[in-house]
Amino acid sequence: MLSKKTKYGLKALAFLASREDRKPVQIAEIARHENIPQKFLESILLTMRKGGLLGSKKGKGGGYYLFKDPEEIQMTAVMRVLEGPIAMVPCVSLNFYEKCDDCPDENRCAVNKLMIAVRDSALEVYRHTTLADIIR
Amino acid sequence: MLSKKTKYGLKALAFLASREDRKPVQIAEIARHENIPQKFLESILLTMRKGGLLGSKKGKGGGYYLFKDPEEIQMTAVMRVLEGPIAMVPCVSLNFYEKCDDCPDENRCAVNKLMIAVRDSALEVYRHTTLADIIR
DNA sequence: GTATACTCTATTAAATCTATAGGATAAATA
DNA sequence: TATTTATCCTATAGATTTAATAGAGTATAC
Repeated sequence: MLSKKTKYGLKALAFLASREDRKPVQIAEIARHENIPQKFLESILLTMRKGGLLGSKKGKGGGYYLFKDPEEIQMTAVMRVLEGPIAMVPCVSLNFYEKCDDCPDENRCAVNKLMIAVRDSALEVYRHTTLADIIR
Repeated sequence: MLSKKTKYGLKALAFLASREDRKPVQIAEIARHENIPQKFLESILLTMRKGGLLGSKKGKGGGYYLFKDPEEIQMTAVMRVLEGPIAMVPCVSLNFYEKCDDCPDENRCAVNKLMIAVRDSALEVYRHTTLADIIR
C-alpha cells in the first residue's frame, strides 16, 4: 500500500510542476490546494529537499521549488526518496539489498524469483515516467 | 513492502508444489522445512484454504494439499488472497475500489495516473506467472 | 474411544505510520 | 539592526497494522 507520505509528496510535486513559473511556493499554499495537513507536508517537503528533488528558500518570498524541469524528474528517484526501496523484499533490492535470515539459498527461493520480476516491471514503469507525464 | 504473511504463504505453496505427490502435508512439516513459526503458518494456511488455494484434511494423515496443479495457480490469485489488493491505492483497485476522500477528481490526479500504470505492470507479471514457474 | 491434526477466537507485543508541537535558523526589508 | 516571514529540526503522541502466541474446539482415522 502506498503511504500517505508518498501520496502527499507526489501531489505536492505535481502541484509545483503544474505552475507556470519556478518561483518558490509556500508550504501553506501547497497544503491548502492539495488538502494535506500542513505540518505533515512540512516534513515531507523537507525529505524531498534532502533527497535532491526540491530546492528551498527561507524567509519572506521563500518556499519550495522544483530543482529540475518536470521532464527530467524520473519516478524512480521520487519513489526511492518518498517510499524507500522499489523492491518488495530487501533480498531483491538494487539500492537497499539485505539478505533474508530465514532463507538458506536465494537462487532457489520462489519468493525471490517472483519478486525480481515484480521489481523489474515496476522499475520499467518508474524509469519511463517523469513528473511531466503524470500531470497531463 | 511484502508482508511476512505473504512471504511465508508463498513459501508454503512452493513447498507443497515441489513435492512429488499431492498427499496432505502437516503444518508442522511445512513450518520446519521453511523456517516459519508454526502457529503463524497455521493461520496463513487457513486463509489460503478459505481463499480457495488449498484443500485440507483433518485427523491422522491429514494436512494441507494443493487444490489445483501448480501450472494452474496464478500469482494474481495468490497475491490477492495473501496480500490483498494488487493496486497500491484503493482508487485504482479493480477488485477493492474505493474513492479517495482528499482527491476531488481522479481523472486529473497525478497519483492516480501513475498508480494505474504500476498496477497494470504488476498484473502483467502476476497473470503470466504460475506457481510452477517460480519453483524452478 | 483415543490420538491426531486442522479450526477458530482472542489477545499481546512490536513496529510503523500519521500527525502535531514548539523552538531554532536564515533571509528579506524597513 | 530589529522585525517579520518562512523554512528547519527534534521530539513525541496517537492510531493502525503486523507478527506471533495461547488455548480450547472439532472432525477423522484406526
